[in-house]
Amino acid sequence: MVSESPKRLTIYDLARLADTSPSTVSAVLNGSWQRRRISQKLADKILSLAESEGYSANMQARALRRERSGIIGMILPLYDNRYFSSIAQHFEAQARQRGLFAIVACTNRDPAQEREAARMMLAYRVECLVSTGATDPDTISVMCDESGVASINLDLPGSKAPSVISDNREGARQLTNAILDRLAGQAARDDAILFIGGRSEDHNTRERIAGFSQARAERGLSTSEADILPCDYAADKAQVALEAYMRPRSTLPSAMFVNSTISLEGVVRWLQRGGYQLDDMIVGCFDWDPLAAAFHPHLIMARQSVGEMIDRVFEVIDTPSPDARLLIEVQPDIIGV
Amino acid sequence: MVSESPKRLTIYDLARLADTSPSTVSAVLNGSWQRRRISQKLADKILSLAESEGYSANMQARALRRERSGIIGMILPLYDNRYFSSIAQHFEAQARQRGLFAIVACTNRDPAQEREAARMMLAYRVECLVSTGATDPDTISVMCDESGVASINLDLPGSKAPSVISDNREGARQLTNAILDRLAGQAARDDAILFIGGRSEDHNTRERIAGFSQARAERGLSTSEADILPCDYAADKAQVALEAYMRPRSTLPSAMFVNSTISLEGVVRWLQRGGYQLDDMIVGCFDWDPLAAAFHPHLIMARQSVGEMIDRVFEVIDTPSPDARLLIEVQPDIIGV
DNA sequence: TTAGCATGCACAATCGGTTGTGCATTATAC
DNA sequence: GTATAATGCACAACCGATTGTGCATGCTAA
Repeated sequence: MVSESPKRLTIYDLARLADTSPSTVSAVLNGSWQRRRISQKLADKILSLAESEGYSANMQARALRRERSGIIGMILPLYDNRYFSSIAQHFEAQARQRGLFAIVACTNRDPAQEREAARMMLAYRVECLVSTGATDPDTISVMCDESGVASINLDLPGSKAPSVISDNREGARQLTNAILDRLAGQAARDDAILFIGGRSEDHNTRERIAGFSQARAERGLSTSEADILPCDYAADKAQVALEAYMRPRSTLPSAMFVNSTISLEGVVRWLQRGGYQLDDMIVGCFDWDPLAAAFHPHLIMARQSVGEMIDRVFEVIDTPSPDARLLIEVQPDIIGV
Repeated sequence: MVSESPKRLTIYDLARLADTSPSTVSAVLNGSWQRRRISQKLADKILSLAESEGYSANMQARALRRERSGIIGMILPLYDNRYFSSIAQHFEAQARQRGLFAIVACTNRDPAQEREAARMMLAYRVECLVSTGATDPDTISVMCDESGVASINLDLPGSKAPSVISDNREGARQLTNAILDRLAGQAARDDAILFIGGRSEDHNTRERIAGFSQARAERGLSTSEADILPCDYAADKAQVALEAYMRPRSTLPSAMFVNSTISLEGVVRWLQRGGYQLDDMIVGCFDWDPLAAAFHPHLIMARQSVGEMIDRVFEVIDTPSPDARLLIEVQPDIIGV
């Protein structure tokens, strides 16, 4: 890092150039000059000088004095996925719109990395921290509380800060219904559906399983434990789990509920190896990927409403609720029916 | 934003608690205490106090005084794509490893947003700025130069700062070769290949077209201008361009060179509408997407070596080159052959 | 016994803004 | 022509760290 800065311009430099005081320059540049009764003439002079000299305020100094960093933070399991990257993108856009600077850190679904990232963000004095899909959101909330910083959970709920999540149960119910509708339209061998992917420990997976079972129950179908495979979020895990599931069986399930695009990747790989095609089954996927949709128009997908979720997050930030357990659920859209 | 901070702990508080001076506390906490001959005993006392009280240094104050923010910035066209999101993820991991805090901003391939993001990052006194896939990298470089901040171009080259990019020409040549090899193995109708996607203005697309033509020329094949459709990066654009291309024709091209996964999405959508399958052609795609790979094992893809590119970026940061026009090209991998 | 050095720490200036306060000067009121 | 108010700006303290410098005290050596 070769920062042999040719000394950046400060308000002191501008004050000298404009033959005025630093405090006046500061007031003019941060917009408080009318309140401080600086003359229009002097303000113009300072502004044009700042412009021509390429002045840029030192945000660290400003943050220090104002005790407001202007930074808002987010921790994210990973970028490399359409859902999470879309979250990051919307978050950044909304933050910018509010004059906030967004900082996002990936924490790989690792509680230690989550804490470490939160610690760094708090050290940089973020004004608010959003923990997305955190494995341990409550610890983050406590850390934020101790620093007097607001925190919000996104995607996975916590009990110590407001949470904005998808309505996983209802989404899963609708996705399952869509699968069952299509099954009913075809002469299917049976109406068993294999549920695969996700973590049995996480709230979303549990809710989705509940919605899945509920949709079946509403049609008088029971759900067997053996048909539920929450084998974690990873393509390989899904591939291995499916392999094991299929070993004693000779025919493909009629349908599958795949609990994430990453699990879908494993499922598709397994199918390819066995010479099967995705079209040999009816497949619903909880999560959305545009390339998958293009490749496979019959694939039913629950697309989480990322834009709306981020909007809700900022609403909570703007008008903080006294209720730390506030839970906001956003409906996903069912695509491909 | 409700930052009614219950006053965070400072070195002054710790000094009072430890019955010592702020400068001593500072030295102990930032590791310079041995050099300043602080006794082990006092250091231990301060450290355990800081730990138990949950002290966290104010990075704005540190940055102000040290004139080093500890922040490194990156601008990115968008997150929502496997290539760019992977870049962000590797960048962040490498930055963290060096004790730097990474800040990434999306600029939507818009020069104005690129400048604005760069301005903000410079205001936050980033120590270095990486412009990824910037439409106007040289302006960013100039802005950084004026602030005495190092800048580096990634993915698309610039002329005023070192650049790390894929070897697009060679990658395209290899990808085209792989397509031609497969064409040779089949009784293809002809050996024309449709090149679709990308921007004719951008360096990468031009290089890829050059590599494409070169591979063909090496086999004695000429390339017709009509078979090159740089219709921009967007699924819809590719779909529309393909539609127009096919209108006067009755048969699919034997093969396609698709210049990004986003263009691939448009191509696949057009094929679906026409009742075609991707397997009806031989398809090579410059870029990689794991879901696409899973869905379509015969798809040939050039996967850019993101990890290696980021490594090169940090090498340039660590040992700055006197040559602002330094161009480092990294070989992509050809997948699916 | 005292000069000389090492040890252990505190002081105060500083980074670049922000903001409460105060003081001239001019304008208005009576 | 004087009292009062408005105008226009400068001063200085402060945010929380970092760091050059200096001063006691204790120890060693002559």
